[in-house]
Amino acid sequence: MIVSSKGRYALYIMAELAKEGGNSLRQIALRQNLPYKYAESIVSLLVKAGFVESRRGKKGGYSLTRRPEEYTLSEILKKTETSLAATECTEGGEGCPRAATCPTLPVWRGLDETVDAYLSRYTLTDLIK
Amino acid sequence: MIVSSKGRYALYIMAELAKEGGNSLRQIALRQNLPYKYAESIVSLLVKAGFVESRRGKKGGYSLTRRPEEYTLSEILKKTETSLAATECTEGGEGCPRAATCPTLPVWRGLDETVDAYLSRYTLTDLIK
DNA sequence: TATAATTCCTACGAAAAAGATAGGAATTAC
DNA sequence: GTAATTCCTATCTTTTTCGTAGGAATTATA
Repeated sequence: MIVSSKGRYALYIMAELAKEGGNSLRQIALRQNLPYKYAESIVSLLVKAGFVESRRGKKGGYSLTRRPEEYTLSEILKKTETSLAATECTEGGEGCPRAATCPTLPVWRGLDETVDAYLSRYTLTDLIK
Repeated sequence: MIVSSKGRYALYIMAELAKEGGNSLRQIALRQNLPYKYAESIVSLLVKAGFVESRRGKKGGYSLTRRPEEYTLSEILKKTETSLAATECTEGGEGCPRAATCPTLPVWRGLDETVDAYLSRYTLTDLIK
């Protein structure tokens, strides 16, 4: 699974915010039929990433910090998914002992690039028209 | 994660078989440093898929049923991974209630196609040269 | 000033998937 | 008969996914 529910819900939330209207998370979760508390944890990632800004208190809510066409799906998913890497081999960190000679490693790197290129071709506006 | 250790190990095993030589799984697991019992469960998938044939008993082992250039990585991974689908949305089965109007569904279908096309460009011979 | 609606924060929990391990039966070369 | 192999079924551990729970802090407004 490349994209889990966390990333998919993030896109639903971002798309709702792109539409303007009642932007309290409660309303968004109701409209999109998302578990509210789960949605809260996801939107906090979006705030931390700087994709969204919040206004607290009554009449508070969330809003985008850029225009919808300025968000690619790739960057949203990168900040919300645990990992978009094709394999463990291309996640940063450990550094496989086979790396120097492994014949599959270049394949995985190429796959990562292919997925990223594909997801970079779509923006939020593609989700709201 | 698109490709888990199960699929990666399957490729290592297939690549070893493509090389000719001592083709008992014990030897392959040793050479590739794979957990032997786990490798057994993987090779059984390869046999069931018809990619590999087995000879039992002493001096037994496994061998490919086609030439290496006739296996794409895509088809090997499809038979060994639990799922190559980009999201739950494009795995067969349930049928999401949003499907008819969901703006992201076409994106996931396209992602599946992109990944499949990429993995179909490589064959076993790309792993052994 | 009280109230209601919101965001924010931390911790916990249940279910599924990933990544194996265990034990032994069946087959076959020598 | 023995050793090396494939084959079969069941079990187990760890990690990740997908949430839930409870409440504190903030703010508009009546």
